[in-house]
Amino acid sequence: MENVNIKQLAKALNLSTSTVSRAFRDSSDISKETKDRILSKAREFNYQPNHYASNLREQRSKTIAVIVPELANNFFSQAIRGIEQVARAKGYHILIYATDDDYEKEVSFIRHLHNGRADGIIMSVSGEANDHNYLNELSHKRLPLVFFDRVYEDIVTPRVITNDYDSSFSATEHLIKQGCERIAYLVINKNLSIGKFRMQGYIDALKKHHIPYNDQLVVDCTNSYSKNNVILKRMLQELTPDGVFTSVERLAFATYYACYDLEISVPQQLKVIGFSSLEIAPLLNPSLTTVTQPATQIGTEAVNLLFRMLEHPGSVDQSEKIVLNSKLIKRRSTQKK
Amino acid sequence: MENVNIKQLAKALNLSTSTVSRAFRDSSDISKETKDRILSKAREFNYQPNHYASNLREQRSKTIAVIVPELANNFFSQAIRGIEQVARAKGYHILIYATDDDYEKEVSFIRHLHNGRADGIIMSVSGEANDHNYLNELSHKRLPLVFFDRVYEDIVTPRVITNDYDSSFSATEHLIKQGCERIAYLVINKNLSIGKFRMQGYIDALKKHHIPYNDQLVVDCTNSYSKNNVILKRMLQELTPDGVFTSVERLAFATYYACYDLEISVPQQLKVIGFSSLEIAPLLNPSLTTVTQPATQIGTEAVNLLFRMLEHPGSVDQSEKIVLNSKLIKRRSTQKK
DNA sequence: TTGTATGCGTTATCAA
DNA sequence: TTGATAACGCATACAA
Repeated sequence: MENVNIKQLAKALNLSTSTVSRAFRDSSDISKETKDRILSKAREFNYQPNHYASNLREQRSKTIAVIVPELANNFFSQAIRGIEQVARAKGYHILIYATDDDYEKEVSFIRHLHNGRADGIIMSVSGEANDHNYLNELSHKRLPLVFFDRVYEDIVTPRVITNDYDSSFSATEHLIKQGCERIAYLVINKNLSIGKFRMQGYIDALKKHHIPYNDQLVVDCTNSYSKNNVILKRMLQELTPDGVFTSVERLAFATYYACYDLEISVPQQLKVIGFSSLEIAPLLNPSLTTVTQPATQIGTEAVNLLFRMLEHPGSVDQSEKIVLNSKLIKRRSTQKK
Repeated sequence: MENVNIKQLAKALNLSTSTVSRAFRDSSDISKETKDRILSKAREFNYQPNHYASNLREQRSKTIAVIVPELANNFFSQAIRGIEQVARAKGYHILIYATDDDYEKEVSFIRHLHNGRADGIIMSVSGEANDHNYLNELSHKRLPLVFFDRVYEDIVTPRVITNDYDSSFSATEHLIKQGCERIAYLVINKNLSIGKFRMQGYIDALKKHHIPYNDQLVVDCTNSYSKNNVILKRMLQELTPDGVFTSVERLAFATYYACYDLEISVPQQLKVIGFSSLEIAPLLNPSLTTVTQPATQIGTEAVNLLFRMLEHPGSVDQSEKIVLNSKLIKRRSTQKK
């Protein structure tokens, strides 16, 4: 029973391949009777139309590529879950690619996707600031692309983001209201759009409350756990901030570890708030005040946007932008003494 | 520059399609000169060989399907990361499917993968105990399948698992040594193999230490956060265990939440240990003692096993079993008073 | 309603 | 070393 194809099925049924083919496509003219006969035989033979042949013929793959910087990350795995749910309901398949924040990989993935493997791409970009022009090749070829969360400002394509500036502003203001005056801002990539917007919210909140901006307190971190530990410990000791605002979940964890090491008590000596999609933030010691993005919803919005582009080309403006709101959830890590 | 195909490229070069095709395949006989000419022109045209045509022709897709019960889960996202890394290095693509622990979806995914979309499947099975015979269709058609972590005992196919029985035994013994005498075991699906093995380790450890087995202390939980909260609170109040061993990460979190609600102090009144891939277990309140599986490595072993099957059919015994060791990491949640 | 014939883009076989 | 041709499995235009 190897490799049943449409020909063998047709022969077994004494029908032509076109009739058999029709049975698997919805509306085509075919009598209910023969259709049932075909489908039942197909089940018996365990026949599945070969996807590659169909795709070649139809020039579309019913497949969406999802490119993210990393997989083992609460935000991205929740977003992917959202994408997967919607895509599956529509009968689409999901290809997953992780760039590890490596620009070269990102370019390579995108280039290779030009071969028809996917009908569209949903991407959260890698951190590196570089020449993004290769992306314009996409719009040339009309391979639809949707950005989510981490985007390139200089590429015009629909995107789903959150109100990063406002959230950052609120988060910083929250720290100030809790009595902080020396607030450090931890960032991984200042140049990336979310880095910039989130930082601007921080700066403006300081200004509003007449706290002088001190660029020493803006700390560049990395993706390496051990390097961050060194950086943060030195920062905490030398700059003695009374509040820390992290632009990325991982840096909140790094701050906790550093505080453990240095025996700095949170929130008494240092208050901590961070962007985070961690579902068990209430279980941390102390429970972590978070700016939480609607990660799953960001995924579903992104994939819905992509489907609109696929189903009604031209109906979606390339500059379309969906902005969702994050939530500031106050917990113990920013509690007043 | 829409849809450049091999024909157009060939015409532009005044060559035949076969020659052009050869330039993209490694070893074929072709002069270095023309090859270079072709490749440079291809770059200029931004030509990528259409994957669907190649796949149709070559009867393989260079694609691996990964089926997991859920995506937003530390264990699975780390395993997928491992799979992705290896697959990418080999030039393979990854299709992702989430079953949400729904057996119907699992069957449907598998059936549809019979159409050539993937060369092989890596799967962690859904929780439901049912007729798994549909899987045998796979071996009929020789679509290679590798199980990881959650497996069906009655299906013969290579698998990568961890030493669940031993880990459970050690975990339970650890609780006993810390002074526990009434140890609850929390499980989501007793019938699934990991449920069974992990439970047997628990039972045997009790026996070794002459603690009577009490089946009331084996608590069936669900995938629903709110239901678990009700179940666990009742259990904690009615059965007053002094130790809890959770077979799944989520249930350790649920136990923490229940203890917060009931103001039961961990580890003083109740010690908690659980299977978990949470990287920030040290940051929990209190830090959580875990049995940690080498999730990423499980992924890489599984995909390597699959590649062996793909590259040297017959070289892998269908009953091949790779067993990796989990680590028991002691933290505050099981500390003696 | 069903069948025939053609082509989707590629690669393998064979001939030149 | 290169070119012509057929075939992979399917879906559609057109004919019956």
